[in-house]
Amino acid sequence: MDFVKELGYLAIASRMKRLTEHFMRGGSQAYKSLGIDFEPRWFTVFYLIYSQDEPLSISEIADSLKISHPAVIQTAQMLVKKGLIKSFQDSQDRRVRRLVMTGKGKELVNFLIPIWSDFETATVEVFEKAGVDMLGSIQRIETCLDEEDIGSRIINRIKQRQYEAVEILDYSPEYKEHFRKLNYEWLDKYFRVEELDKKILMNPEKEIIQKGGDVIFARLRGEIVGTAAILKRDDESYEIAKMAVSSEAQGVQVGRRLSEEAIARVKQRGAKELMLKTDHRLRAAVNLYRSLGFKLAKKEATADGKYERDRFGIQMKLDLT
Amino acid sequence: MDFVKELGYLAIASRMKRLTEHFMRGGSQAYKSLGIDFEPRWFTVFYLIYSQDEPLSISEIADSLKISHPAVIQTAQMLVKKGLIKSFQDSQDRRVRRLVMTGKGKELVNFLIPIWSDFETATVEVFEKAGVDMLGSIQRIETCLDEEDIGSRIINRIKQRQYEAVEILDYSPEYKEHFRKLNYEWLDKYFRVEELDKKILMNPEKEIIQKGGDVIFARLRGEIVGTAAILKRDDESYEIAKMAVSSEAQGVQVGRRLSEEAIARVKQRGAKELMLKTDHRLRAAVNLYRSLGFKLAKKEATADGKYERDRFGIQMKLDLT
DNA sequence: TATAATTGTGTAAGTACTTACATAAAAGTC
DNA sequence: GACTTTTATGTAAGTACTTACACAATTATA
Repeated sequence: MDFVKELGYLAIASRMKRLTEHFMRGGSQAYKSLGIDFEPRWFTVFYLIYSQDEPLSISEIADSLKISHPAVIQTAQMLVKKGLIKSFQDSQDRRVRRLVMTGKGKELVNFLIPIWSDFETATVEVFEKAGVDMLGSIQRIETCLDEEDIGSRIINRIKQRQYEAVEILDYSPEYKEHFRKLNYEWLDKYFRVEELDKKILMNPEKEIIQKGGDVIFARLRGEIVGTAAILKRDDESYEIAKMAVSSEAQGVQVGRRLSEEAIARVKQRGAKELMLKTDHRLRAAVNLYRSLGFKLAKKEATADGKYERDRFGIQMKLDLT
Repeated sequence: MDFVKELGYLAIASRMKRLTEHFMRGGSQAYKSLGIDFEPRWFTVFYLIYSQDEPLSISEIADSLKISHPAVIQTAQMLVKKGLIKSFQDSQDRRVRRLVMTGKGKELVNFLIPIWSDFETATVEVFEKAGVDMLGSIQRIETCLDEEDIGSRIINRIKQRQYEAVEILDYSPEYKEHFRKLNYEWLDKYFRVEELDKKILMNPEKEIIQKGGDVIFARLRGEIVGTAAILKRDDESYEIAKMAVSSEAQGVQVGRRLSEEAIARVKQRGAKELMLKTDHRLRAAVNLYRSLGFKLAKKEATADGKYERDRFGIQMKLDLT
């Protein structure tokens, strides 16, 4: 029974790791059977030092092999201990230490060259028998991953899925209490509920919708978890305000979904610009707005009065023209 | 500059390792971006425990994942520390400890299942874009390696090359001194040169060839490094004797090449059996003869007299019929 | 039914990496 | 020319494995 095999692509990395371990172990066995005190893991560092005409520094080796410099230092230490390489201080730059082959090292390379060729032939034989163009495959995979690494590919997929799980609802009196509660929760956490807040949050119909604005809600798996208001400033200018996402639904794209919906709605109404007020300390929010195209704007008074928290806040603006 | 890339198949294992590291790191990043305290390396153990109905023991997990049992113990320790699994002593067998999910663990699995699906989809996407059937490729490579692992493939190639580097030479008076010297060296090392040895080694023409036997030599890169005598016992029976390989050329298939040549020559002369005398302590030699088909034989007197060292020696026989 | 062999787990030590931090030298900048 | 920044190396600690060994419980065997 082989569970890693059963898991297919879910555990493909583990399976690839197992395979590379098999190759490393095989190399190690081969050296041992010949009575040679050498390990496959030293090969890249050792052979790079050998193949270069000029003595290489630690960091040059690390860069060429795309490994960390402590890894090079540690391998080099081992190779020095085995008498295969030695190091000397660079004459120009007293920080750098250059690595070169010793006589014993060169002798070993000459002895190993035909053996390395056997390593290569045996490896190629396996891939050929399996009908796998491993070199080409890895090359193409690396090219793909150069475009976008697997980490951000996964993260983007997760975000996409989260985004799609959010439903946008139009204003309806039955959600009125959610509008108030979500905003109170948020204000209590970061600022305080001011009189102007109370007035608006208690009467969204009168204070927002009847003034040409809008209120929207976000539903996630049946629960209302976020809300946002669109305030009309004039025919060409709107403001996003009273955006609140419940603490349990932070970081699952609810804010993004609400903001994009707000942008879409004001665009449809022929707005030329959309602005909002926030705070430097709300990093996640500012990053979200920036990623949507909002730019930091010079502070100006808003259409609907003044809040105490605005004194230290910032304003951002999205140009819709 | 990427030296590992430049090396092609010589460093394919390093390159595959780098790729799997990229995948592991990507997974780790994804968990971190979601604020989940979980590592891709725990996945196989964790998911195996989850997916099995019956609680699994340490060694069952190790077997299923084809990793060492301490690896399982260490991962399990971590998972216990994180509160995701717990262990209890088996009621039947007091040696075994069984691992099961905790409530927290099950909760995490439910949360992670859609995320793992994103992992899988992102991975498959990369392979598809690269046009690589990675699962099939690895499967076929593993099948190949099940037949013969990469270690023995490499070792066999090396031996084959060494074997082919050995040249067999017919007897010629100019090599007579090599016959003596190689055998003296060998006898001095393991036994002592007896009177009968001296007689034969000084006069191979008279003592071996004129009696219907043969003497052959092995040349490696221009140097005579080995020799063997074929003694005629009767028309159907021959003996390999006075086989010696210089200490510098041990383990490079010279003995095998000489033995195979001897077998071929006596076969051609219509021999029904070929025997030889050796010693249990000469492990490498005994293994070589065994691999060529020689079987341990009941001790009997030989055609050409007695040596002191025979008292504790063994005899082996190859049936040529 | 003793005794030997096998099995399951645990521990220690080693390896080959990593990240994080420290420090000295060099290079850039005002 | 005095600073800040960058670069090169080194060190420490952590991780995820491995092999080797120890030991107790179980199973096989004489």
